[in-house]
Amino acid sequence: MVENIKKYGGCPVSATLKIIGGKWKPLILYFISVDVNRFGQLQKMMPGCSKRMMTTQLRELESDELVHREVFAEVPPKVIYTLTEKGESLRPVFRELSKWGIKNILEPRMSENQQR
Amino acid sequence: MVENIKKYGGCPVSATLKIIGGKWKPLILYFISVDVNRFGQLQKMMPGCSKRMMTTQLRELESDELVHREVFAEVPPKVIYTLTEKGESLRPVFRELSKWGIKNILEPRMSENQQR
DNA sequence: AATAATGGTTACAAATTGGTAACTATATAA
DNA sequence: TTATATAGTTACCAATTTGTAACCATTATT
Repeated sequence: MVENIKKYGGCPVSATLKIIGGKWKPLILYFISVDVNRFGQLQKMMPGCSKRMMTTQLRELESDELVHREVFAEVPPKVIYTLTEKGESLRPVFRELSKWGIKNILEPRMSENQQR
Repeated sequence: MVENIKKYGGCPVSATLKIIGGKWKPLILYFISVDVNRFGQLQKMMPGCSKRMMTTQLRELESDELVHREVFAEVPPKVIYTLTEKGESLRPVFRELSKWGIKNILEPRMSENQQR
């Protein structure tokens, strides 16, 4: 990997994490991928994420071209978020992250609690 | 994935990112994996990472059981860091993160610069 | 004329993270 | 006796991130 760092002038893993590592980004990307695609719907699914956070995370995902934002000229406003191709291409990455997390964090956490 | 979130009480992707997402953690894990395993050596490889940061990141990796810290009773002090099995098991995760980062961030960044 | 619905924006405060530089310990070598 | 090497720790300050709550625009409905 050192060759990659030299070749490209940076660590590819850190570069990816910088883009997808926002506090709510994985969850937002996931929900959009299953067609929870409106601002208000996303908020209902993630009550811990404030309106302000939701907007900034979505704007960053948009400027990194992982999601597309489509505004309809209606009142009350209607906005729909969809994954771009670049966003879709994260699937295998998320699959690995998810597999590892279930096995090494969530499952152990569960069996801990079952002990008592 | 919503089933996983409900089943395990949390998002497995976010859980993993919380552990490996520290500013210097991917790089530290990588260098340890190729036997750059002493504190001072790691510092030389990562001049942008302050001593203080290096210690806190290493301590967190240790408490998350991704690295093992072995202290030798010598003067001057000698400490060697190695990957645990849990740390090793991140390889496929990092492979995907790296592949995606090269293709979608580093390569585009390079060809941009070549244009002029 | 007031209210609801949607998707925000803005100002301010609080919390978290990170940088800098000085300090520590101790055996060995000069 | 003083300097060197290694692996830190600590205090203090600056920067970044995040939360809270109030505000906005517009059309349709009551």
